Amino acid sequence: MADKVTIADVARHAGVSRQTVSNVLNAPELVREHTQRRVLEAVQALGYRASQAARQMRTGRSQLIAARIEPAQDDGINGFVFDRFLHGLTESAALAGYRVLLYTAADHEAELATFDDLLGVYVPDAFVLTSLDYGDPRPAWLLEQRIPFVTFGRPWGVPPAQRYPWVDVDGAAGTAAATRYLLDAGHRRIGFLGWPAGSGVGDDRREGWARTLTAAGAEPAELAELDYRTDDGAPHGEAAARALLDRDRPVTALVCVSDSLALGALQAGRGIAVIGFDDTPVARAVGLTSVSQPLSEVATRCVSLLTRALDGNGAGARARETQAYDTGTEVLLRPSLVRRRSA
Amino acid sequence: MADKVTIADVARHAGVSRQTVSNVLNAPELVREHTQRRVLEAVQALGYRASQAARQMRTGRSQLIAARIEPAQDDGINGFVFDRFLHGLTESAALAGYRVLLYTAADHEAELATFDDLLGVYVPDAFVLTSLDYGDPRPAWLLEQRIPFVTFGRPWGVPPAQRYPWVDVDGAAGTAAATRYLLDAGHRRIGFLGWPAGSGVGDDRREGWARTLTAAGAEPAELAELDYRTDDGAPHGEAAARALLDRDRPVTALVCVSDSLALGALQAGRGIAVIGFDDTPVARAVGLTSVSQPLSEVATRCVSLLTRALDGNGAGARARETQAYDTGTEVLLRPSLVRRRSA
DNA sequence: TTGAAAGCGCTACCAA
DNA sequence: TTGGTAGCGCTTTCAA
Repeated sequence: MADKVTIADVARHAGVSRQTVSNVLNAPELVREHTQRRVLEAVQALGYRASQAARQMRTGRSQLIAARIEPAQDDGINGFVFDRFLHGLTESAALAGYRVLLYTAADHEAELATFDDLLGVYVPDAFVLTSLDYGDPRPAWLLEQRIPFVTFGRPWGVPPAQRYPWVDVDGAAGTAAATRYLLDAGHRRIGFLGWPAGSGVGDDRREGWARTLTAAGAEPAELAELDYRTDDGAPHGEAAARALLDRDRPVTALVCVSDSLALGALQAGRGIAVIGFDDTPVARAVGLTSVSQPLSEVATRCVSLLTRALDGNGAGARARETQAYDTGTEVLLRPSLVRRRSA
Repeated sequence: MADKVTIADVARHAGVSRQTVSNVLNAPELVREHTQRRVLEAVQALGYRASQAARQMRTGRSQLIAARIEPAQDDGINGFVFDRFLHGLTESAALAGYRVLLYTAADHEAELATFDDLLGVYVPDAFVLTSLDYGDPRPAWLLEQRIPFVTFGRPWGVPPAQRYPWVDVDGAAGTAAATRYLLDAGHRRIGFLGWPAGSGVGDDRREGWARTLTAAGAEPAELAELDYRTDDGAPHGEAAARALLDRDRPVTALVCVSDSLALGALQAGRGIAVIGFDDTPVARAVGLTSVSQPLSEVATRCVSLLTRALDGNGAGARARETQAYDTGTEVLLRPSLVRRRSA
C-alpha cells in the first residue's frame, strides 16, 4: 500500500498548481470556492494527507506535545491519576491537531537533558509538566529557552516574576467539602491524615480541612490534636488511624490526603468514617468515599492553554462547569466528592 | 537560544563539506579517523543534533513507535498493568533511538481509522498493540499494509497463516505456581475465581490452576466444583468467595484471575488464603499475594522485536532470565509470585 | 577519502 | 485569485 500521495498528485488530479492545493488547505479564503471544491474532491479521492515531516521543515512546527510518563510511585496508587491525565491529554491534543510524545527521566536534571535532546531532534512544540515541587528547575529552564509549556500543578514557591500557564485542582476545596460533609453528618471529632508538612499539594489539602473546622468553631489547639502527619502508604495509614483512635477523645471520622492512607485507616477497622483523595480504583473497589479530580478537564484545559499560546487562538472548548478560578493562564478547577459506603 | 545548528554549521566549523559530516555520523568507516575526530569535536562544540524531520524526509523513517493509551477499565485496577508497560516501552524505545507516540481510539474500528491517519501524517515506523482479543482485526490490517508491529498479548484464535511477532506473559504458569504454592502450604480445597469462559487471558490463567490440581490428583468433577466464574470487580469477588465458602466442602484457598476479584475475596473475610493476579498497587496496599507480570521486560522484548524488524539488527539486550519460550519472534515470559500476608 | 548536486514534500514569498 | 520559485536540513547518488 503505497501511501505516497503528495500534494503534486492532488494538484494534477484537480488540474491546478501545487500552490493552490496548499492554499486550499491552509488559507482557504484565498481560493475561489469552485476551485476549493475541486481540490477538496481530489484530496478525498486520492486520500491525501499532508506529511508532517515536510510541513515541519517549512513551518518549524512538529504538532507534538511532549509529556513525561512517570515511573511507578512508591505506593503506586497514584500512578492512576497521572495515567488518566495522560489519557485525557492524548484525547484533547488529538482534537486540537497535536499528538503526545512520551519521554521518561529519573530526576529533574535528567529531565532537563531530555528537554534539550528532544528539542534538538523531534522538536516538540510544547511540554506538559506534572508533579511540580518546590524549587523545581524545569519551568525556569523552559521559560529561559522560550519553549511553550503548561503545568498540571500550581507553581509552589515560585517567584511571581516567573509566571507561566498552569492548571491545577483545588485540593483545599476538596478536603473542605469532605470535612463539611462529615460535619453535616454529625461528626465533631474529624481528624486529618496527611503527609509531613512541606509538600505543596499535601499542605494545600490540609488547609481545606483546617479552615473548615475552624469555621465550625474548632480551636487551634484542637486542630493540632486532630492533625496527624505520616508518609504515604496503607500501612502508615493504618498505624496513624490506630493512634488517633487510642487517644482520650478519639476521632470519629478521618479526612485523608490520599486513598492509600485512607485505605489503611479503613483497615484499622473500628468503623470510623473515612474519606480519601483521588478516587483511585482502590476507592471504588473497597467502597471508599473519595475526592475526585476532574482529570479529563484538567487535560482539556492544558491543551487549550497550549494551543492558545501556539496557534494564537483561544479556541478550544472552555467548559465552565467545574471551573473555580481562571485568570486566563492560571486555571484552578474544583474537585468533587464521590460518596460511597465509607462515609 | 537559537537551537538551529545545522549540518552546514558543523561542516564550516570543522572545515569540511556537509557531506563529510553526514558520513561521519552515518557511515564513519568512510572517513579518515583524523577527519572524524575533527567533525565530532565540532558536533560537540556546537551541540549539533540531526533534525528528525529532515532525516525523515530523506529516509522515510520517523523513529516513532505508536501505542494506544487505553481508556480507564470498568474497574480501573488493571489500567496499572498497561501504564507500567507503557513506561517500560518509553524507556526501552528511547534506548533504541525511538520515541513513543500516543493515540486513543474508542474501539477497533476507530483504531483502524487512527492507524490510517497516523500513517498518513506522522508516519510512525511501527505500532505496539495491547489488549488483543478474539477476532481482533488490527493485526490483519497492519499485516496487509505491511506495517511493522508487535503485540503484547498472544494472538487468540488467529489462523497460523497470520503470523506476527508478539510478546506475552505465561498466565497459566503464573496460576500454576500460585496453586502449587497453596498445595505446598497444605491446602487441599483450592478454588479458582475466574472470568466467564471466552477470554483468552482468563482461560489461560484458569488452565494453569486446573492442570496443577489435576496433577495433584483432583478429579474433573471436583475441579468443576471449585471453578467459579464471574465478572471482574471486587464486589463480584466478594459474592463469589461467599458462595464458595458456603458450600458443603468449603474452599480453604482461592486463586484469582485478577487482583480485583482477589480483593473482594479478601473482604469476604473468613481468613481463607487468597492469591491475586497482576500485583497491582492494591495488592501491595492490602498485603495480597499476587502473580506479577514482568512488564518492564515485556516492553524491552517488544522493542527488541521491533528494532530487529526495523533496523535489521537483532541487537538489544535479550535477557534470558525470565524467559520461558522464544521462537525468535514469539516470546512468552514467566511471571513471578509475590508473597504477602494473604497466603 | 572527500565534495557537489539533487531532491524528499511542503509552504512563504513573490509575481502574474 | 492563481502559479512559479525557493529552500527548510538532511542523505543518497555520483564525480573528483
